[in-house]
Amino acid sequence: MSTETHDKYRLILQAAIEIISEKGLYNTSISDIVKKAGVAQGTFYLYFRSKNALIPAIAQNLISITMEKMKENTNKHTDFDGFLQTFIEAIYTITDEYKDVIVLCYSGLAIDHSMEIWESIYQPYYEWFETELERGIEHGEIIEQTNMQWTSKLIINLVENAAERFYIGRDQDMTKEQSMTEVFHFVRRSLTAK
Amino acid sequence: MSTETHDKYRLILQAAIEIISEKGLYNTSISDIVKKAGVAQGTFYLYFRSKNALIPAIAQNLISITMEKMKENTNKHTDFDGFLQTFIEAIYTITDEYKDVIVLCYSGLAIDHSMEIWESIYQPYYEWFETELERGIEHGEIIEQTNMQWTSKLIINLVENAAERFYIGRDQDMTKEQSMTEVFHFVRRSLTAK
Amino acid sequence: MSTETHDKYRLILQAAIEIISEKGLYNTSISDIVKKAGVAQGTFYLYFRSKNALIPAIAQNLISITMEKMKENTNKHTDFDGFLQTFIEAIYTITDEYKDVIVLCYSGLAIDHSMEIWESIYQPYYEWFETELERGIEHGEIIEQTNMQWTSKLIINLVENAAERFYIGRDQDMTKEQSMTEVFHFVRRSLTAK
Amino acid sequence: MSTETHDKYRLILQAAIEIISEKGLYNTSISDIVKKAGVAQGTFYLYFRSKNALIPAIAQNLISITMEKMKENTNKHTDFDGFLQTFIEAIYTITDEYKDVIVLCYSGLAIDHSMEIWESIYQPYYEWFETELERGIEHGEIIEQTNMQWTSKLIINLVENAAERFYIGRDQDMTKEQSMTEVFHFVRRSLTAK
DNA sequence: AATGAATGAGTCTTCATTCAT
DNA sequence: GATGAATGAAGACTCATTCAT
Repeated sequence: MSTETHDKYRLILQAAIEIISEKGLYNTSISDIVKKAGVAQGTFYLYFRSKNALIPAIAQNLISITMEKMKENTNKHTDFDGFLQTFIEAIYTITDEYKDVIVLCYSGLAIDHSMEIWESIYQPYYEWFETELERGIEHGEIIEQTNMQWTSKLIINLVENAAERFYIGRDQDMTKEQSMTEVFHFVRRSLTAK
Repeated sequence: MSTETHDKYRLILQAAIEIISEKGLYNTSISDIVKKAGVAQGTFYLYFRSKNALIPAIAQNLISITMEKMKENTNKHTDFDGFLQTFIEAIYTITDEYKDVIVLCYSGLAIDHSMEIWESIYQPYYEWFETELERGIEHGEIIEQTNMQWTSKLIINLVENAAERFYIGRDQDMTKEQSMTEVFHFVRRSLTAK
Repeated sequence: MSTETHDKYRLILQAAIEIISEKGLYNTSISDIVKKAGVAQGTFYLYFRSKNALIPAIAQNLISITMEKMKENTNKHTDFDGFLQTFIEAIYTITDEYKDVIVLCYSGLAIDHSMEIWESIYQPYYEWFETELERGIEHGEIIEQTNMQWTSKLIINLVENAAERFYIGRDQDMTKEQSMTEVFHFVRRSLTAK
Repeated sequence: MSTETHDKYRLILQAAIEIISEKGLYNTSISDIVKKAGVAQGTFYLYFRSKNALIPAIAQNLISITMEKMKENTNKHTDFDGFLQTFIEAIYTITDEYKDVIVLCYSGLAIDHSMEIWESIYQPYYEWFETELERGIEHGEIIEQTNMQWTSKLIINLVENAAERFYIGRDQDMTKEQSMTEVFHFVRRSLTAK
């Protein structure tokens, strides 16, 4: 049955995320994963071509979760400042919760020299942010940008970096709030200055 | 004599950088490295505790090269705008040249969950940039910042990200010059806006 | 099917006993064993956790064989003297046949500091001898002993030692028969004297 | 200087005994030994042909110590009973103190299939015991034996076994005193019965 | 005699993947 | 679709030994 089938896929993916997050990609064996998922060794290969094929699936999963949370949190704001603040807050929260998965995606994709996959998975995310930027421009809250998509990417990366530096790089000589405020002002100044 | 000794270390490190850059950390065997370095298998372990111990050494090496090039290129400028432009240009150039090494550092450190090592290696780099920022403030070219070091980190990461997206993420729907110009203005606006 | 499965275990164990007996534990590689057993390298690890895990299995096997032969040979005797003579004869025969396995068990267990495993494997053997001793006492052939089990252990070890000295230590300035006779009388005197 | 020279030999031997006793022969590297001895790697090979060449030296050393202690303790006795009691006591004490060295000798010699070396090292020990036995016979304390040397070996092995079972095999369901008493009576009965 | 850097052969063990049931 | 026993290639690492100084 298709539900049955999909169950095994999710079971394996979920187990993989949990174990790999904890132990890292190369310290995790297929055997670990199937044991946790409660399926047989061979079953893994019915759903994933290889061990490496897990990574894009995990990355995809992460972005899906991120976008879901993002839309949920930011849709109550009408002004750009409020949106930006909530956006930053959400990124910090997600980074905290999923730091291990984020790290595994970085390393997993880097290993294969397949960083460009990362970009393609991010695409809808960038587009969503671009729409929000455009709304800010229409409302006259921020200035016209030369290249909307590029600016979107820049800002998303900027905020993610700050959050990662805070949670993953353990660069915590500021509080979370101070760190977020700095990012907020940095971006805001850039978006509003003539 | 002491040169002899140091030679083996350099020989191995250089071979490691070249091969790992090309094939990735986990597709490279110690055997590959020592063969290229022209030393015996066991000699590797006289200089590195393990295969993973290579990564911090490689990262360190990368930062050293980066800072050297950076100082060399930027010291002819007296105004901040000129400095920033040269700085961005240098980052793009270095990223292009060392993209494989950069990727291997990311993935290598991520594998071990030792991203904080990255931060500690970056420390002198951050400090150098901070000094440049301060000079810009003294000259009245940019506005006072709440947290100098934090801003330094933010900007360095911002520029590196843009360059990495351009060269590693293959996000090349702009030219290199357009990309650099965007970054320049984004940063400049943020640093000069009241 | 279940025979199939058990076959691999037996195949590996048998090959291991033969090769290790001949070449010693540390001159034998897993590769040697699996080649002789006709299974794949990895298959070894499905049945034994490590190379060292072979030793207790081999020791167990040796004791099983020993007890089997022992019971077979001694059960025709009703008087203790006859039993003791046959017992000694059997030990000499087994020691001769399995001297290499005996040596490998000693050294193998000693390496791990796990000599106590040896004792636990011997337990049923000691108990069996104790029963025979008790029968001798009931029949009035030998005198009451303070500690039956302890005496059993002492005698078994005594006889084994003599046999090992004869076959392994190559201390052959007596014939096998003389050696056995000496042991017989030594033990008998001790068991019958008031 | 010859003292100098001999110093290094003793330094290495002593270090070897200590480390190998603790970690076992195959978990100890030459590197461990020379580090503890405070000499250079190459120096080891000036005094020992190979790693395995250590074992006979260690065994020899153990027997020397044993005989020394033995003579020291037993020479105050004139009757055989007193001698035997002291002998047993001494064996138990030495076994306790040197159990690790004993184990390493067993395993070390067994590995090479060179158990006969053990016998040759024991030779003077056997002879010394034989002399004591003869004295007992002259004094009419024990009966004439068919084969003096063989009986000596048997008894030494018997007592050592009991002690080893007590200290190494951890077969301690009797106290040390009970164990020793049993051995004493067992041997005494056998030596005095007609 | 003493050193210790260099060697490189040797081996255990892991693990992704296959395939007969 | 599901299983899991079997495979065997691959590789990190150890360590006894050598030798130029």
